Amino acid sequence: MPTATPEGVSKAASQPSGEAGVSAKSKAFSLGLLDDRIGFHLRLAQNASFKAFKKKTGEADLKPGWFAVLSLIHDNPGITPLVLSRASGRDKSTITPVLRDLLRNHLIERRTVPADKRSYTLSLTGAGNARLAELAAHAEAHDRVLDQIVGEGRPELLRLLRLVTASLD
Amino acid sequence: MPTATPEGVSKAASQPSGEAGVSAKSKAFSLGLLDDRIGFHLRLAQNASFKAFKKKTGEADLKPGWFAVLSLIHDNPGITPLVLSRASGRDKSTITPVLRDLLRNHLIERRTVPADKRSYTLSLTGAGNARLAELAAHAEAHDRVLDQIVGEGRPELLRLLRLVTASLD
DNA sequence: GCAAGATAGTTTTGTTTCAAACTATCTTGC
DNA sequence: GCAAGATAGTTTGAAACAAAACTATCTTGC
Repeated sequence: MPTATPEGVSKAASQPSGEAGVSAKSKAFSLGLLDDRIGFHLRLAQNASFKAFKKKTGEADLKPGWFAVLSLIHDNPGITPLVLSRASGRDKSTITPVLRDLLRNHLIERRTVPADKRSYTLSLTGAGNARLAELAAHAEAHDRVLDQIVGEGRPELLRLLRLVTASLD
Repeated sequence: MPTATPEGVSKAASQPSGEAGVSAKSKAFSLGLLDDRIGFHLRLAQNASFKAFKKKTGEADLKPGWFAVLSLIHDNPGITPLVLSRASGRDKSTITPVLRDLLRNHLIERRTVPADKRSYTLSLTGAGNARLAELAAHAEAHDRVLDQIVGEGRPELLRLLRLVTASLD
């Protein structure tokens, strides 16, 4: 029998708790047990952050998924798709369609590697650099908003997030 | 002209930096500009956390997506689908198939509301409580792993994540 | 009370993602 | 060298999700 038996836990639903008191949104519910879970709040925060970023880039007709890839190619010219997938934290199979998109728009270039015919290296074109600058401006504006929200806590937040990522394989 | 011009930024790719020094994984790349972005690390951490949780529940043939919904219904008996979607941070349209699944498995019950024929209230069945207990055990084990990773930083991390979620609408 | 708009839930469509299967190439053991 | 296994990239299948369109009901203004 597991340690956690929801039946045995007091309802905790009497008053909507766990409110940070910042947003003006009144909530007609209690997060209950969930309110104490790092995993759950990680998802909520990531979700909120991504949605805000997507809204900003969407207005400028830019794909948010392009940003990380373009940025990583910029900072690692000659990177290969597999390394790129690991750097961006996504499965390698999801990189293929992104690269196809970027190639079709002439934002990146492929170069074959004589030493390994299975792979190829990537670099940004002039247009790719320009597009990255555009996206980077949005990303920076977005991160400034986040900075303002977390304030002094920024270094600690970054430290903890990096720690979680690095520790979970 | 945007403030951020990638061309004007020093490569920063000389040495793979931004390593938390915990994982044994050697990385052959630099995160570059991305390494300083809260949004990016939020995504990496959430992704790593969810993947670990999914692996645990997957072994026991449990759907990770069910957990938040069952938990919220448990702590808010009589909650409606729309409120449930807001509480779990997902679009209302994504709740429908989850509830259909849970209903088919007799884990939850619907009850019509005389005051509003469009809506209905939700509550857990006995089997639902049992299944929740099972999932909660996995979630707790997962959060204990996260606790061990973040250590003393746990309250601050939770505070900052809640702050981000609450502030971004 | 009735038309106009708002709201709850569902359906549909499109995007994003992971994971497994597959092909082609590379590496290793012997 | 050559077979056996590893690895890089792609394709395919399935799951999860958001957003818009839709239906049914409710609320509001007058």
